[in-house]
Amino acid sequence: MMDEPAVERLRAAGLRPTRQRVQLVELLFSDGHRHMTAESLHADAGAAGVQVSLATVYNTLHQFTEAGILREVVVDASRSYFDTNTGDHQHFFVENDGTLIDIPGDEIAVSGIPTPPKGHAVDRVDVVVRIRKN
Amino acid sequence: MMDEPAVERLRAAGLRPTRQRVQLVELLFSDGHRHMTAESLHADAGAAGVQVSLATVYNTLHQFTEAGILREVVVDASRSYFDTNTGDHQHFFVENDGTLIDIPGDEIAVSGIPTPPKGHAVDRVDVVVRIRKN
DNA sequence: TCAACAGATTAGAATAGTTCTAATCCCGTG
DNA sequence: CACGGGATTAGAACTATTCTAATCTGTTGA
Repeated sequence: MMDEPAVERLRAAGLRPTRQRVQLVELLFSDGHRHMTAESLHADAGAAGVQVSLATVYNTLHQFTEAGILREVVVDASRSYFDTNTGDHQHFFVENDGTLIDIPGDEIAVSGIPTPPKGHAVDRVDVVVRIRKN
Repeated sequence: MMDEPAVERLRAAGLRPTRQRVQLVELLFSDGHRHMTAESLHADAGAAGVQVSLATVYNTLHQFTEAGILREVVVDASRSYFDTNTGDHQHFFVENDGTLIDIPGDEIAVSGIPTPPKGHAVDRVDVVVRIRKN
């Protein structure tokens, strides 16, 4: 009756706890927050002995994002990043090596956002501080 | 001796004023600021009777960005946007239709950006206010 | 328990946006 | 005005992502 946490989390998100999803949740949420791309997660999964296809990694990333247990971070036009931290925060993006670093939401603040055009509502405010190694 | 403005602008940017580049500059900078993708610019050029290949549009967008007369805006993981406004400003991004709207730089402000990790310098701070039609 | 079905997974094909290649073209110098 | 090197081009190639259609697996209900 008492499911393990990964299964719980999937059930709570309305997702059927399949082997692949359970293992990906364990990989993603067992040790602090992570940033990843589909490719990097697929590689990490393989390295951790989790057998899952790239297609499923893509499906899962989108389902998790949809379900609110992951957040997509748009910083690079050439690929999608995901973040296990779905709370209020922003990012440094190291342009040299494509790395993300969290900025806590209580440190950074955006003021003076104009009222959106009539009939539009603000969905989210993203701040990306682009930095580079020198 | 007195070149037309488009040619001037290209010379100033250190770019050889070829037919395609001159015509693209005229299209881009003759009537207020514009937001575009490579595909949309290629289509607009065609509609304006400017004969230019898609490859050249891509080359030109990158060269102009490099030269500082265009700015790239990263809002969508699936394609690149460019903006003729290179001054200090931010954007609304209408998620429904992939449209950009400028937010003047003197209206919006970001405070509390932490010091970047040692050996890194801030390149730019981008704010994207994601909105959706309701 | 287990049959059966809906949903999930998969390999590989397909697609979209972008970059590359190598041939041709054309701007600016002499 | 010839020439050389950068610019342009069509189309191939590439990369990240999505789609397809076949197979598999959780879950439900008898």
